[in-house]
Amino acid sequence: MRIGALGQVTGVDPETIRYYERIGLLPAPTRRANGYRAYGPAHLERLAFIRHCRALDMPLADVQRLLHLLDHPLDDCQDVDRLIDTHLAHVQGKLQSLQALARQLEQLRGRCHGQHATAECGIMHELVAAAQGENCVCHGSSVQAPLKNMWRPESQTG
Amino acid sequence: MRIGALGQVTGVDPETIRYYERIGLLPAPTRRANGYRAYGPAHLERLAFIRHCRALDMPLADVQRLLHLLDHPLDDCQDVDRLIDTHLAHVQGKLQSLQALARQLEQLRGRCHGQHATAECGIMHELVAAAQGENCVCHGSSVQAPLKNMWRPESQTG
DNA sequence: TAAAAACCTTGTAGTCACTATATGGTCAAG
DNA sequence: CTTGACCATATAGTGACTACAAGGTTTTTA
Repeated sequence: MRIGALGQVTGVDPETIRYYERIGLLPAPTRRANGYRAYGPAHLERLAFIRHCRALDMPLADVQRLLHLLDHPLDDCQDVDRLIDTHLAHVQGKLQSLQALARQLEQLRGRCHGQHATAECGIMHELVAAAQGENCVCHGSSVQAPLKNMWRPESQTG
Repeated sequence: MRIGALGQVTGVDPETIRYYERIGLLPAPTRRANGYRAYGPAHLERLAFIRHCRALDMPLADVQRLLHLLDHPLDDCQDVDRLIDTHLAHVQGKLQSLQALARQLEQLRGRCHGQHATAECGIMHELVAAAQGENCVCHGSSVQAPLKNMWRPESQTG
């Protein structure tokens, strides 16, 4: 099958398939007389595997490692477990921070109702407050340094 | 103050500050005789504002728009509201899909306990199942196309 | 006073996983 | 014979940095 068909079957853009080949994730297939790539079932299987891992948001480096383990099925599967554990921890961490972020944005959004000039907008005031080093609805205090007299010519930092 | 001090106060890497200047997010400061950048309070304020928006995971393009609104405080703040709303919706969408992803990975992880060869690993079997077009613990069926006879020489696609 | 460390400058390339564009060859249908 | 869909390559762009190279300056230390 040609690259377009493979792309349709797997749901992977042909450009992306070529990209996978370029970075060594998918083995280069044989070519026809006209130079077109000719894929077989092995390629389809491998690409579907890659696509599934990507759907699970695994980085391509991890996918590469899993493919290697697939090619060497006698190795200990602890490597697989560790990889999935690490990835899961990563995803969970991201989830936590995203939840906190959503809460912050919701609070921020609640600062403004109706229409008025930007100068009176609660959201803007809130965002600017952070630049002043005050406590904001979002973060405790993002700028802790004393903003006293760091404007002197040079080098007397205290 | 010099770029290092500004970076320390705001918690932004000097390389990043120069990057912000390059892309027009932070105005270019005056230079000293030796060519060093000399920042004033206005720069600090602006950079802290940027940093705060970035902490809220806003894209720099959005930050740019907010900065423009800051510079034109008489504009209607509806633009601010819309921007925050859009961003919040984006974050909430990402949150949803990340939650689904975490669930999927947890299920996948549960497929393997103890150590054995990769060939017997439940995780690997699960991942490979997707490549076979079967229903997996993660997705309904990621490959729906009939995998019958698409291996014929060429172009008779049915 | 000299050397070393820390800082600054510019420019360029690398990251990740694509995505888009340019330019041209191949093939089937009308 | 032309239109359109498909394929090929190479290159550059995305976002938001990060790292490096190769040099100049300032501060600290011995």
